[in-house]
Amino acid sequence: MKLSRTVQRKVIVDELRKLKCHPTADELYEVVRKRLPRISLGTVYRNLEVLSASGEILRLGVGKKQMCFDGDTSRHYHLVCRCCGAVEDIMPGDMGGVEKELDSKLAGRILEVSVNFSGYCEKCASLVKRNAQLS
Amino acid sequence: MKLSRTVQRKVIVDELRKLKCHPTADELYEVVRKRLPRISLGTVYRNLEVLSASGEILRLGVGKKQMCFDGDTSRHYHLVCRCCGAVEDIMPGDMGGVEKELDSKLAGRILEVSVNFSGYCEKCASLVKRNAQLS
DNA sequence: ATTAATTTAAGAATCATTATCAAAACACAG
DNA sequence: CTGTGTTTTGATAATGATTCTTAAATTAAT
Repeated sequence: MKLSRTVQRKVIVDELRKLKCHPTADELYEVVRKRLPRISLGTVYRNLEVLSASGEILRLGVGKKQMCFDGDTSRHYHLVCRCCGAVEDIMPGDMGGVEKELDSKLAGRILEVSVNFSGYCEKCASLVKRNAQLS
Repeated sequence: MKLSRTVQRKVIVDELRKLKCHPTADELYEVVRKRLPRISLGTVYRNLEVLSASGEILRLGVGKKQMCFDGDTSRHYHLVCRCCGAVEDIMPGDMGGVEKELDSKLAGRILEVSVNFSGYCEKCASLVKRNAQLS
């Protein structure tokens, strides 16, 4: 699928870049509507989707629609795969001195149990690498 | 509101602790249903809510129902406030050598733009601290 | 300009989550 | 234990964010 350059798409990116906050789709919709009063909310959603897929903008959060839970409240982290959505545990031992530095830099404001990373799980990371070599 | 110890609540915690994955509410519902066939999905949701509020279990993700977006794709991080939901930028400069260490530990699998922390924003952190002193 | 592919607007549909409410389970004082 | 007030449950309805559908409009590539 080729990406066309439409007025709507351009305004959406443009307004999102201008904002210093991290708006939800409908918040951005309200902003964009000032320039394009006839744009629909669906168009905003559709474009945020393709734009984040292509890397032009960021989508924050775990990337899954559903919330998920963990019964293990001991100190550990999570890597949420951007590709397949898998949630992988990262144990403190895997992280060297990162924790101590985070603690000192953010002065205890980080909840020990809820640091979430987003990236690729091992399986998808190798898939991505393989695809990169092919193209 | 006092927390009663109900069979349902105990089984929910118990099964969640036994699972090594990070289930969604309905996935956990299916597991719990094997022990309590008459439990309702609403009960699972309600309990996951109060249990994560009391710290007995973890709720993964940004904690907001809505997805949010960022037009700035430069390398930076986000702190999502567990208390008010505010999303705060954390710039690489604020983090000392943390990034380099993360890069080496996770071998480039972390997407540079999407590391999300969860904790308290400055405002809520001071509120929490104040409340702690009062009690 | 012609034509094929993509995108749009509007609204309907989906589906995760939350709210409602009467009945059941629980806590606790006596 | 037993009554009484509180909390929780199950069933279901309601909500609300997101996705889907469709015909018409726009865009890209001849």
